[in-house]
Amino acid sequence: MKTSHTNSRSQIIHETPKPLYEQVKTSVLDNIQSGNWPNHSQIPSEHMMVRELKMSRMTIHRALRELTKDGHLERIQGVGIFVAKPKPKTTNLNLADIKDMIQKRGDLHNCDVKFLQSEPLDADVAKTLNLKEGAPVIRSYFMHSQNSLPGMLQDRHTIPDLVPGMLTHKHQLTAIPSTAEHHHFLMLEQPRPCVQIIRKSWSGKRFLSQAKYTFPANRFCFYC
Amino acid sequence: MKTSHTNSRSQIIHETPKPLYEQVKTSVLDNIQSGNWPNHSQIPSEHMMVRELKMSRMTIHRALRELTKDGHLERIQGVGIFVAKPKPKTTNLNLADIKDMIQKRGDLHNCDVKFLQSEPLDADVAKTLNLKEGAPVIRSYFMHSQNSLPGMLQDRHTIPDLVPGMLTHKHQLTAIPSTAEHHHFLMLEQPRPCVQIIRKSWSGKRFLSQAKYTFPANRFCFYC
DNA sequence: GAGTGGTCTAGACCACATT
DNA sequence: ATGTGGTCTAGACCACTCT
Repeated sequence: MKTSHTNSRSQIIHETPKPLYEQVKTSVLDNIQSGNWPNHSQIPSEHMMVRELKMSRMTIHRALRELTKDGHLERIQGVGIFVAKPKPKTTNLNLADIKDMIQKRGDLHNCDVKFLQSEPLDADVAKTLNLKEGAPVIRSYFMHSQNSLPGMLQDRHTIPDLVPGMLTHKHQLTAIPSTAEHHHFLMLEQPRPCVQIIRKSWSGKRFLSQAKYTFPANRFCFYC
Repeated sequence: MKTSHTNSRSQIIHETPKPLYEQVKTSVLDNIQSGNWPNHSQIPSEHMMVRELKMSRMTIHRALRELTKDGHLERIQGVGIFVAKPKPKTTNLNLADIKDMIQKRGDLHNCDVKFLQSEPLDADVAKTLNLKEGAPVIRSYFMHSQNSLPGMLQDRHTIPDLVPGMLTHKHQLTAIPSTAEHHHFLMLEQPRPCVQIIRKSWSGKRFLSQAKYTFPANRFCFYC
């Protein structure tokens, strides 16, 4: 590989400040936004785009990979690339260390185990995790307190399995109305809106656990 | 490039399911966590790692680029790569790119100006900002939509002043019950818990603006 | 077997910063 | 001038899915 790889596109790069992979990304987003590529539809394969756009596969691949990480596309090895779920909501925040928030609440931290038991997986969680309903899971229910005031409820479902390396997590943040359960465990005297963070953990493609963290808004506030 | 690129590492790949760039990532993270590479210190350059680890630069580059996006490293072109700043304080979320969230909602974004006027600063905002009540401020009220469905309400108070450089922001995230105003502007048919982000902006010690962003939880979800 | 995405290589040119 | 990161190429092999 001694010959130069420079070609006419090098000049295009210079004329347009945006890198090629960024141009590919916006092009793909345009196709999605305009409805040209409908939701859940399959989009041209990487090799196809390589031929069509006359770019290197690494360039195409990077563009599509980043769009996937941002939730716009879904890639299935051996099958193809699809426009991601109907974007019901979405806007990605970079909550890099939610882990710290959850663990490191060290100062005045107190933790009560409300219950900890093996139980069959309920239909709701089973569906969201694409697992069999009724499979045995470990359900743990913790109440975290600060100054003896309940501040966070943790409801976790864990698949009882050996844990290999390289965990990955997905977080989802929303607001919910408080439920009777919250009123009881968090000692709420009246309904309160709560911030809820759902954290799903995976080891490779194997689901490991889901945890719901619930914070009553009147007792908690997140500073960024 | 007719010769095969297969080398001994191909077998390593087979033996260890983890891709090379993932191995590099964990290796780098190990060095950071162990204190081997202290905060703000410069780490070996990409070319150095290429030589040391005998991998392609693209592989090294991908690992470091992803670590940068995740906030573990900081890269400066022409200078080098550095261990990123120490972790934020407990209970602080790192909403690094709330700005992006607010601006970048480019996909299907639409913005209606509900009103935009100068008005005297009300007591509530004045107190939280330590400003004089009744001072003239510009009040703007925007409704941001996706697919013609209202998804975010923005209520901003801006001090009418020249804007020098070096903006700083503070964000605060909580959950609130919806108000009659929300029902009207966001076209909510029933009370919904909402995620609310309050963003305060300063120029040095001079307050510039406060904006409240309100998202009905049933239409919005934050993925992290 | 054909097609797909996942990864990797060994180069290359560029913009940028420091010396 | 040297070294750095940012991008890009033109191939390659692999694991996977589908027919």
